[in-house]
Amino acid sequence: MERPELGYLFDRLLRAVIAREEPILAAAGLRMWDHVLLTALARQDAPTQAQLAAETGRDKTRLIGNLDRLVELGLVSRVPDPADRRNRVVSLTAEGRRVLERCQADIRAMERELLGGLPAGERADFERALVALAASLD
Amino acid sequence: MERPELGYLFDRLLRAVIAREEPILAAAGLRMWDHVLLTALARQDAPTQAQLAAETGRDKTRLIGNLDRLVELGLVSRVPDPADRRNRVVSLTAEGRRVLERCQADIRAMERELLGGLPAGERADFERALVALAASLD
DNA sequence: TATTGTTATACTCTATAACTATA
DNA sequence: TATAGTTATAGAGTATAACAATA
Repeated sequence: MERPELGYLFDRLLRAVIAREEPILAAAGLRMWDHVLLTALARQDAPTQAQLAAETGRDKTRLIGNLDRLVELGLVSRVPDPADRRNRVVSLTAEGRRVLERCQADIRAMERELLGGLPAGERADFERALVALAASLD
Repeated sequence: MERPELGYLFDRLLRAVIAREEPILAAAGLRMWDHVLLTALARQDAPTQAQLAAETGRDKTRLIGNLDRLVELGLVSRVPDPADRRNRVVSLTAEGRRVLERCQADIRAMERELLGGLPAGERADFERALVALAASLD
């Protein structure tokens, strides 16, 4: 019994996640890329925009508009590095962290429901395998 | 211990699959959408282009250029339905089926290697969970 | 009139290259 | 000169609406 190709399966699952996640983010005034950036910045400040772009896989030129908006919303600060004023240090504001954490809580709930399609016993195994597989790509 | 979000994990895995699959398809002169269409047509002929578009998630207007090219390559036939000449029946040619099956064999090999990152015992469970989860979305 | 396939248009996202400011 | 950030331009992919043929 042949299963569908991985590309088909991952594509369907990713689309399902995105479809459920976008309304959550929209309720906070965010789009997907905003969420990616906030999540990366929650781990640590970005010493340069180029590094933030590399970390998140965002094009460095498209990053700019996102940051403009996030700064406008008061979720992110972008200040020149005194040591080298070509660089701009990007970091979360307290409000940015609050908004992110609220979104993350809603996303966790959404994910629990999505994975509810799996028998309870298999869910933890599946999640572990998913993380291991993603880690094996590096 | 928190795991990354599902969106992040599925995105990484899908990109990894695409990166490994595109060279395989390119070697056969195909792009990703061509492969999606050939795969759908391998299951059964499409009685109308609109139905093929709906099945594959392709926009019906963008489908046209793909079919033009696949017909040009001799992989697909597109003939008016005598019963209702508004419709065009789309089906695989023998050559189309040959090309598809060669790609599928290479893709299976690529997938085995990709999933090799998982301990052997967990792989079958992971694949089953993946299929079950995708099926639960309908 | 309604539907299939097609074409044309505009909109979004992305990639490339030029520009500025700092070093 | 080299690098970080920015801006401008063009390209690919997509969605929307109008059009032609058939029913």
